[in-house]
Amino acid sequence: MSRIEPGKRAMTEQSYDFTALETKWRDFWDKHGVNKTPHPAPGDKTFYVLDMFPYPSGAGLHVGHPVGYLATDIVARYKKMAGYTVLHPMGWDSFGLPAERYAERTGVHPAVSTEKNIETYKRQMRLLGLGYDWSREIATSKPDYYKWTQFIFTRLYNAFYDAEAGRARPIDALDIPDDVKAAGKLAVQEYQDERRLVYYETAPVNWCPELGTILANEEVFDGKSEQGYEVVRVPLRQVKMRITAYAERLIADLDGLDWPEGIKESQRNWIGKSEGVTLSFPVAGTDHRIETFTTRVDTLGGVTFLALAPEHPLAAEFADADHRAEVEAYIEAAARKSDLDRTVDAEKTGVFTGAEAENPVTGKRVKIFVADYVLPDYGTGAVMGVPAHDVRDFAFATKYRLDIVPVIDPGADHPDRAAVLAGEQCWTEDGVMLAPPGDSSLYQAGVRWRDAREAVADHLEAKGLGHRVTSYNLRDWIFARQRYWGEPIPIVHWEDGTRTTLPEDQLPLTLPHIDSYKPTGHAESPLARAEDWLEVTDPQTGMKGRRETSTMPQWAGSCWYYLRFKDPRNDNALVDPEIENAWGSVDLYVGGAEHATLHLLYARFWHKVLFDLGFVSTKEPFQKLVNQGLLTSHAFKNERGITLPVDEVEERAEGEFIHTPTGETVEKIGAKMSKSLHNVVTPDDVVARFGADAFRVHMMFMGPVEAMREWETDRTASALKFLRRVWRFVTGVLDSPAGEDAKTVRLARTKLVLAITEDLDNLRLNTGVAELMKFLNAAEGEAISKETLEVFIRVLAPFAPFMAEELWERAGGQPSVFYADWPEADAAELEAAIDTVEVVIQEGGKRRGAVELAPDADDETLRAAALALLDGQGKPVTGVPLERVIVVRDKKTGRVKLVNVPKLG
RNA sequence: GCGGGCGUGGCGGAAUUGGUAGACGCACCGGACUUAAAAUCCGUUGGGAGGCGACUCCCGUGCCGGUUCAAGUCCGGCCGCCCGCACCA
Repeated sequence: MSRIEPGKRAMTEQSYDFTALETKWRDFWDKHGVNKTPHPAPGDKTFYVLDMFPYPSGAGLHVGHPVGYLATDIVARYKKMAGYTVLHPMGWDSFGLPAERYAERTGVHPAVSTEKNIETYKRQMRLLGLGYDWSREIATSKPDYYKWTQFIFTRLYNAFYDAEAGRARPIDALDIPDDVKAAGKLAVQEYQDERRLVYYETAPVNWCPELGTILANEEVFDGKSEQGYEVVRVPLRQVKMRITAYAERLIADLDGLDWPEGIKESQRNWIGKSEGVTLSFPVAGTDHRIETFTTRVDTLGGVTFLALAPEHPLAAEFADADHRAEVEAYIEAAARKSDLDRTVDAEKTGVFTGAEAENPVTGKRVKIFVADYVLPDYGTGAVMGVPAHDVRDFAFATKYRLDIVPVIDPGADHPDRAAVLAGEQCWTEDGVMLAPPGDSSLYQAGVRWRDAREAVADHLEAKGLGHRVTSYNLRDWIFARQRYWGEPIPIVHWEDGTRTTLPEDQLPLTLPHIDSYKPTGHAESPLARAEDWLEVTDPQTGMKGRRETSTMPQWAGSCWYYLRFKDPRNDNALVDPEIENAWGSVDLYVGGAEHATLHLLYARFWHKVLFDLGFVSTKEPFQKLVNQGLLTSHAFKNERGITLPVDEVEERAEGEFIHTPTGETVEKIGAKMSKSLHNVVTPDDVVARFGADAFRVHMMFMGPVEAMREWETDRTASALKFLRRVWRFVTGVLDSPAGEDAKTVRLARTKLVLAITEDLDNLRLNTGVAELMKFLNAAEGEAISKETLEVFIRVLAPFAPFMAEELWERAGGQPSVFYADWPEADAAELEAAIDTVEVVIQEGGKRRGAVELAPDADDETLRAAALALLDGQGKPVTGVPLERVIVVRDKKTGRVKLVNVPKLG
């Protein structure tokens, strides 16, 4: 007999000590490899559920991160019990700027700080009971992983898009015209480079000389860096990926995906497909022609000027002596502007070049301008100005007093008609054509503009003056970064001007050690300092070469990581084709919506290339996508709208908050968790107070996974309260189980299993928790069989895995509970057990009462019962046509639900 | 400007293809147990009116209208909020 020491609380069989219990089962799972997933065997039902893997930051996880991780964990555990072979891995998107900045300041190698951060993340994930198969862990910054990132890069580099076949093919399959061959190997290289999926191009970037680095558009404000240093747009030679070749397929294949409509729409928008016509305007007095792109070729008659982007190759070409200096100054000034300064709100500006172009249809001469509202990389970088029917052209024409010539009539009864026809107002809506200027055979006055558009396009194509094209907003992907902590780009530039990728057997090309992570001060990454690494000599020919110093962008590793998880230790292939095929696409992918047009687009692009090159068996990587909602914390706001940290505010009275330093009354608001607001909550804190199971249950019960919500740690107490009830309930029944269930319990159990299974299949985890609570409400204090108890423990298990394991073991089950089968329930059995149901009687849709009847009562009985009830309430029921009395039965079960009588009297 | 989403009690949120609005929980209030507190348990709670009473009636899902035997759900028009993308010719 054990003796309880004075002052110590008795640790009875009945107490729920979550800390000890959760420690026990964490160790058990690790020791017995419970979460390990084998390669699928033939005939296995497979399920691949994936989280967007995190960048392991120094701060560790806060409570917002696991929203998605918990949802996928619950689904993975459920699917496993339901008989699927489940892949549910985790890894690290571990290349990135924060680790490099940290290294700049401290000299600590990014690999070292990253490794430490990963340990923290793993410890926290283990704490929460996330059942990842850690034997499949990968990190994008490790050579055995980025070897294959580099491998894929070289395959993309050595491929071209065969527009006729509609797919990528190896560059060797590209036919080289004889004249190109004859011109030598550099000519051949140039010919291939124009078609490769990876290519070099000189493109304008935001270059900050003071910081010695390129900045993203988002990092440039009013032409200055965040620190106030000047930023210029300079053309730099960049590695790019030809994602635009896949624009059409990236749009088309969205249709088959089970993704949130908003994300699909974002991608469609980003790719920005539009159908139009390119046509060329001859420049008067020269041999040049200016190509323009328009979606509204019907307005060709209204062209009163042409405008070229400052970056247009011909922008400075036509300026005559009087205008040259002004044009060059304008182009120079435009180059200094950031994209931000050239946005919508900015005033339209431009300069006249002194040259004129001729309208190919009307023969009319129009002035040629250079204007920075014209984007260099959309369409042809030149627009035909139609001020009467385009708001931007209208603003420009008004400013420079150019003609405004309407060609579309708003319609006889439109109030703005006179102003539009007088050229005083811009008209962009529907209308019919005015008589065509010049060639009157083009179209008739009065035809709809859409018809005129086709007629003019036909005419231009027939005359060879233009052709229909599809244009996209999507730009090719600038793939080079001047940073250290990324995958080295495995390209060597040889002294004879040729360029090759590293042979695949020499991969990985690992990062060299360098002495300083600081920027180089010119447009090269710190890798340029590693001279031993940089300079190479071909052992066969003795030719010298220099490695590419740029590294890949952070998105590279995440473009294919979901494939590597299938076969993470394979040294001979990025993934074994059979294993790749056995798992197929990711069945459920959960992560934040911020990746809509970044990671999710890039990964789809790489996947399609890999599909074309025969590495994967599916067209798309992620079949179903769910965006988890943002979890916010709170902060306070004073009357001037300033956000204040939580630890500077006290609650004086109920709902009354005082800012301690100033004494002012402040308002409680929802706010993102951030260091500066001191409102970051870590899962460690919550688990220590309430346990991991309570954290899981509470987080899932808060609301739908997709919804945004506000975190309040104290509220976790209600989940703990529920779990304590579960504990008392189950241990109580185990002490004295009934031989048979009470009838209500038997029904409640069947309902529970049916409902929770459906909820899990549809990722409705909040109502799933509610089902567990409902069952408990129904079953407490009733006679419960051991069998029913075991059913309950099993459906509890995905949500509260630690407690479920413990209870399962105490109930005599063989651990782990996750080896047990998911319980089944028979809906028909449930129906058969129901003797009577409450039938609601309505009059005109309003509830008037209810009667107890057999679930399969016939219409006649039901109608009579309804009328009898209403008659009893003194309603005039005589003469009600029976066919207008509606009987409603449950569509699934056939059980009668309600009877509606039309409004009486 | 364009696109996507959302408006339900004091709060988080439930409500199959239209069929009992407010499941489940939080908070509040009342009660039980306790010397007391904590914990636990029981009960009440959308608003209003009536009845001693188990109850009855009216109103109610952002606003206005429509379709229907029946509307939170469908249709049309507004209002408000959130999130993307934005000189894309």
